[in-house]
Formats: sequence, structure tokens, C-alpha cells
Amino acid sequence: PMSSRRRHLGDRENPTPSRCLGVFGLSLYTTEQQINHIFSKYGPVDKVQVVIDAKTGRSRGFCFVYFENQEDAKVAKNECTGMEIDGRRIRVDYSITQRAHTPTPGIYMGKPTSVSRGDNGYDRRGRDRDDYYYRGGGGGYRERDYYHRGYRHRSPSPHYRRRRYERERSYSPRKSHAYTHH
DNA sequence: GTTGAGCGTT
Repeated sequence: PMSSRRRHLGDRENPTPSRCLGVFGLSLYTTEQQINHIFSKYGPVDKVQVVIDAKTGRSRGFCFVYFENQEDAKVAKNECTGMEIDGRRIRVDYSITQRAHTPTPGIYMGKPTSVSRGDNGYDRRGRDRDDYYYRGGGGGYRERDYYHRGYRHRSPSPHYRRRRYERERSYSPRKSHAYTHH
């Protein structure tokens, strides 16, 4: 079953058209003003919101753009998917969520990326997503799950391996300048 | 400028 709150917004493959676009795959250094500058070409933009990781203060690499007119959003969506900003190829779609979650009392522990879930918003045990946004007392996930699980033991990407190789190589004794100061 | 895939907590 799908949560009723989300039903009219469609799913990832088939989002319902609206004035709110989600922009994904952003560089962490792309700013709201950059996005605003680019998307405003297609019509008046109410606001741009880059999603910031509360813990690190850095961009999570995606943002939301609110157009005044849905028609402009449509054009912008089509024109901007695949566009490159700061060296990153972006993807643009209608947002399936139309606003940030309502702030809740208690401590927000972050979305548990360690828990696998289907497209319907439920995980394998049939719990709804929003259940995770609270950490009422005992159960649930631990903080380290959010930031570290799934990262540490994954084999590095080719890009990262090359970077590491080059880094180590630059300290190699075979390179004369490693021991010479000018 | 940490990889990569991601739908948000004033």
C-alpha cells in the first residue's frame, strides 16, 4: 500500500506536475543563487532551497525550486535536466514532496539510509517512512548508521582509486623532488 | 574541494 499523503504526488518515475521542482545530482558547492539565476530564465521563481545536512552544514546535493507558474516549471524541467552545473550533470523532476517536513519536537536523527525500502515509502517490515523521523525512546537506528554505514566497507570507485593512487605516488621516493627543497 | 545516489525537519 502507498501512504495516502503521497498518493496524489505520484512516485519517482511518475511525479505529478506541480510548481515545485526537485533538482538532483548537484555539486556540493552549487548555491541557491546560482540555481535561482539559471531557473529564473524560465519564469518567476518564488524560492530555491538547497537541502543542507544538519550535521555537517554542507549541501546534500539536491534542491527544490518553486516556480510561480506551473507552466514555467514544466519548461524549466525539460530544459534543465541533463544540464551541467559546476561540473555535475543534474536531473530535474517535479518534486514528489511539496514542502519540508513539519518540524517535530524531539531530536531529528536524520533519515536512516541504512534501512532499505521500496518505492512505496515503506520499508521491508511495512513501517512508514515518517516513523523514522522520531526516535521515541528505545528502538530504531543509531546515529552512526546515518553517516557511516554503507560507506566504509564499500570498495572505492575507479575515480577515487585513481585519486588515491596519484596521492600516494606523489610521495614516492622515485620522484626526486620528494626529498629536495629548492 | 571524499566516492555515490539522493525528495526536504527554519
